[in-house]
Amino acid sequence: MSVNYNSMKKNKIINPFKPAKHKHQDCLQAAIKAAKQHCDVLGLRLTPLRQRVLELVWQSHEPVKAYGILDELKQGHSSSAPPTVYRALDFLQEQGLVHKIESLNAYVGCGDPKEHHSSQFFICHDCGSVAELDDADISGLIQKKASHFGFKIDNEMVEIKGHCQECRDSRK
Amino acid sequence: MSVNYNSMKKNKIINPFKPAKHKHQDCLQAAIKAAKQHCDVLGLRLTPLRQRVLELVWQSHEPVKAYGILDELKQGHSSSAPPTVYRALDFLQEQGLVHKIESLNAYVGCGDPKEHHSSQFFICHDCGSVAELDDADISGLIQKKASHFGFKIDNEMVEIKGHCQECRDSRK
DNA sequence: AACAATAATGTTACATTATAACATTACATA
DNA sequence: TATGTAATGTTATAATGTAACATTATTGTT
Repeated sequence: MSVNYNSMKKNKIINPFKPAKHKHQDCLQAAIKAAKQHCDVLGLRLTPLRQRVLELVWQSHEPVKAYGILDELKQGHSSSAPPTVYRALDFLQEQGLVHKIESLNAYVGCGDPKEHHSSQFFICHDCGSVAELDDADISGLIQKKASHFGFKIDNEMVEIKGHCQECRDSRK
Repeated sequence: MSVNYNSMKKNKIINPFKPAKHKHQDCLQAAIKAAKQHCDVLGLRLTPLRQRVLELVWQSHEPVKAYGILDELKQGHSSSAPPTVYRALDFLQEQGLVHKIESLNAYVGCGDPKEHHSSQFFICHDCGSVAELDDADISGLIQKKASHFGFKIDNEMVEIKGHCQECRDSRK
């Protein structure tokens, strides 16, 4: 019996649900640090503007709207306009530092920019928080199913809505 | 060894990729017929406006934009405005006759309104066509993974972009 | 240091997608 | 036929996103 080594990919928890009370300052700092390092290594410029937008995206684990970012950005940077935000978000998305949640038209930070990975998002209807997986089983199964009808995948979007453990517990 | 009968759900192809040349009139007619029957059974009103919007969504297997529908609707129904279209789409979506592709802000017809089902959409970047599965394996795996961290799913959005068999063949 | 080329940001305008709110008309049924 | 409800009409505006061109900052080269 053979083992398919190609399929021996890891299932990762990119970003788990965090307790309502956690030291979020640490999440933010870790994200900025990772972003700086990522850009450093690749010779990319995490300009003050881009960093500020990234910080605003990371103000919580809830997806943030572009125009929400714009409102906050304006407070310290009066020349901001929609393109200011969308360009920064484009850059951050290209670098895997931010993902767009298509079903919400909103953006979340990603703590693992180093490598391209699959993403599965779980969005809690109660607290609004998002968890992100890079689950090779899910991604692999979808690819397998696609291959059955000759479909070659470029990009997978998986956005799951429901209720996280903590919110379910607190409703009892 | 036990068998989990709960998981014995069927994997369905709700809407496969169709050959570029197929008798699309048949798809359209079947969809309208199914919609009429669906509404009949439930005592819902598939008004001329709603039926017309459904027909416009079914003009092809490519997702259609709301304002595209509006433009076409106006040609035979000059009083149409955005709410005209969005209301009809809301009704059709509630009945499972139409799905929204979130990543495209566009709408596709569904040939299987009878029961609520999971949906996995496969969108070809070349021809623009969409295929829809109701795959219990994918849906089940996602639910299983979610249960590992206590997440209770309300709704799954799976939208896969890539290249369909026919388009891949014709590019060789 | 001066220059040119490129990247990033500023600025204005507008395109696209969607909804709120209230008026009117059509339909179901008592 | 009256009456309540559902559907549609109508106007206005909110929310999301992009095009196009000007200006400024940065990088790499003489």
